[in-house]
Amino acid sequence: MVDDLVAELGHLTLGSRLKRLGERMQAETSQFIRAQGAGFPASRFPVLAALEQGAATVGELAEALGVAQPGVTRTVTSLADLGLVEVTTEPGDRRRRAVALTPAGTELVERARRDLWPRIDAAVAEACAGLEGSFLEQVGGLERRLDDRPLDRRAAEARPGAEGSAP
Amino acid sequence: MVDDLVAELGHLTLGSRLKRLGERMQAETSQFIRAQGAGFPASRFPVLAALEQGAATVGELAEALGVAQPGVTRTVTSLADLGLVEVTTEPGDRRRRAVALTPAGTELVERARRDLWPRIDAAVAEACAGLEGSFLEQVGGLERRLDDRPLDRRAAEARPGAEGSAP
DNA sequence: TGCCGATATATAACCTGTTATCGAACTGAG
DNA sequence: CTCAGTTCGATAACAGGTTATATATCGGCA
Repeated sequence: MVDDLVAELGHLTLGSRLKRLGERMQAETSQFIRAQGAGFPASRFPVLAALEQGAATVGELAEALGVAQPGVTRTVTSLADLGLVEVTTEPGDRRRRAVALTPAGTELVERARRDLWPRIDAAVAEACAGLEGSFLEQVGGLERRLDDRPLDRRAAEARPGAEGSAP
Repeated sequence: MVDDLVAELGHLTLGSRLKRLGERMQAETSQFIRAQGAGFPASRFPVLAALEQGAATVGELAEALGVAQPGVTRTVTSLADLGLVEVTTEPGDRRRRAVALTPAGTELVERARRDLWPRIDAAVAEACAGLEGSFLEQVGGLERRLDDRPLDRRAAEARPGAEGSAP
């Protein structure tokens, strides 16, 4: 039996490979933020980040984040259960639901922006830095780097500001 | 509201972005092979390709394909239901289950290798060809190219042999 | 005014990956 | 020989994405 058949199949299985790689990065990031005390996975953050710029409807969030609407509905429901966002029916158009950060949500986003995101950004940037070759080769390179040191370890050890005092 | 917040967040959301991109590529590939008459999604092919080199156990397949064992179990069950593989308990070690292509499975793999895979490989290779810049930029570039012409269209129009008479 | 198509969201079901756990079968130490 | 530990695979439950569909509301037009 071959070592890594999927890699060997090249472009044919790139989709599956990217999906796995993305899942792995999400999991490692969630691992890190859980270790930092947050009680929810990393996938919630994009919605929170979007809302920091002001309230938005479900559809607007889906558009801004580039995901399908049911995904946003699910995330928003979960964040509302945690008390981080508040959902209100818009008075003008009662089909629309406006989503806004609660004070607790705002506080959490501010803290994340200050303490968490820079480290995660730096960790991912570090893992991607200086990858070379074709796209396929860069994907392989990224996989190997994560094998070597996963994102949660990189984030824990990161000195943010070195690279990414990003969003 | 911003256009594409996830892209703007940079490395912070790369995991989610890769996952989405991979899912999209799988879906477009499945779209193409369904149009070509196959009755199952693209995600089954790696297992079939692996089995072309001979029978293997569930664990060996998981190892060779780099996926978790329950995923292989599920795919194998589905392929067995379709009559493409046959699963037998190994006489020596009755924990192990040997998976092998049936004649129908062999025939299908041979046809796919001849008619389908080269076109898919060529389509993906074409979409990835000449991407430039950092990994993040290449991901963005690939997303834009698929927006422009999805894989199923590329595969349908592909002249295999041009680039990829691959595995 | 009343109805009809369009739009916003919710819900359901599916896909394909994951981890955790369990039962069955093997293996080696005593 | 027996029993404890290990390994194999199946199963269950979860994650986060999707599509398809249902429901409610809006807006325009006869």
